[in-house]
Amino acid sequence: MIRGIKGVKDITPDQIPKWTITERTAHALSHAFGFHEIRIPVFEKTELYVRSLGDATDLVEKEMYTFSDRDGTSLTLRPEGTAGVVRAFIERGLKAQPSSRKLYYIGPMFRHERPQAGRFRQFHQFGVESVGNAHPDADIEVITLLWRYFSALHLPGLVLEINSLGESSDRQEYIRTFVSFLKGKEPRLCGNCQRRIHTNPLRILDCKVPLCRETVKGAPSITEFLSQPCQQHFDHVLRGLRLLGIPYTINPCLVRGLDYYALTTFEVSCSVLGAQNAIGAGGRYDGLFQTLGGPPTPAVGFAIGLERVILALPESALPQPDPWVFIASFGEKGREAGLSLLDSLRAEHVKADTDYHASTLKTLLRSADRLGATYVVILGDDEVAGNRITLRNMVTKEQVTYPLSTASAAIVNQLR
RNA sequence: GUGGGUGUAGCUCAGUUGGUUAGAGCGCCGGAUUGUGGAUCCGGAGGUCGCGGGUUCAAUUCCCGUCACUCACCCCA
Repeated sequence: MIRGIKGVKDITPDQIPKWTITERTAHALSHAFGFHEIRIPVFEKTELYVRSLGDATDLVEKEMYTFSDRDGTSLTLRPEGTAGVVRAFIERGLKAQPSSRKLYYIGPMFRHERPQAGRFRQFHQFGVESVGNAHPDADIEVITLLWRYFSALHLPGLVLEINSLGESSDRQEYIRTFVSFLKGKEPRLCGNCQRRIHTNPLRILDCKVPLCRETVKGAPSITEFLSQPCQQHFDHVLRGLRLLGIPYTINPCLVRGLDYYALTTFEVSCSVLGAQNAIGAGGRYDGLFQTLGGPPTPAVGFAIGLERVILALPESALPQPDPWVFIASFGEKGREAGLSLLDSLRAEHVKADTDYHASTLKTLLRSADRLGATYVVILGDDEVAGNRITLRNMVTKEQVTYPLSTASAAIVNQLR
């Protein structure tokens, strides 16, 4: 037997209701907030991700699905969505279209990691990118959409953490101070962090190794290094969140794993998820456009892991399935009449189905019950002879009869 | 990449101190006389006991290896 790939899951029909509601809610709320869908390729030139994510990040160093095209070009399955959206934005001149500055996407991402609860090699993200607006109101809008999305799905145990990384000049000064603070303390850091001092010092801040947490305790906070405009930007965002009643916690150690972030960063975690509890995260990335050869363009966005949303999704978030009709037709004449009734209901886009295997009323009804039919049309030779059908409500067991000739219209009416 | 746990029916799991035809519940299929589902009762199908090797008269059981799944670390959504 050929098996599927490790960490790559099938989404079977029984799970589809959960996916449908999470995706529908993403589309509906994005539209409500004035965002427009964009569909970008699932693979790009490797260089795009290396340049935008940073070559010292774990994602680029060891988690990308990279392969050679026939001409030798290195290609990579997208590990996240922002880089591709920014590339498309620059390449397609979307700046010229006012309706294309607030974008969202839903689709699969690929990372070569060891799978565990809430982590897969192919997973799905819903993300938004608000491009071209440096005003903190844009940050507020994006965070609000993130929070309202989770609220709409009734996800339990959520915490929003927020931080400001400052502009790159602030950050560089902070990093210098932080690194000199760490000088001499190297033995009191984990091996990973000793390496990070040179590659990515900020990540030491949110290292979970107890030794590192202890060592970093007395370190200066990045908040003290924010320039006046950065501080105002951050304060404006926080004020907006309070105004909208969105609860947050400031976490000065919150550092994103990707290089392109600056200023506002945020992360929502969910307590019911287990070890991989980050369910959505994002921030501002004003420098990325230039990194990718575009004009200076401010932008802010987030990405949500849909598998994690679905893990946390309560049953109560699932909508009632649409009512539908099972056609229980039997006998030679009955089957014939059933066939055409089935077809006319379907032509009206009413869900109608039957079981060709069952041939007696008893087995037909049992089949209808197991399939969860709301109504059953009983249509045997007797009904055909009397030019009528019986419509049975499977919950109340009430039965009413309609003339066969107008049955389709009557049923359509009943279901709507 | 590192560590732990688990591999027996479609699913959830028993089990054998090594011994004949390996079990249960759920699910599935069928039946309980005439054209009315869910409950109950009865019956049925379905298993190379993950794979390979070793020890043994005999291995699903003990040993070794391997693969898969899973949880956790790292990191991330």
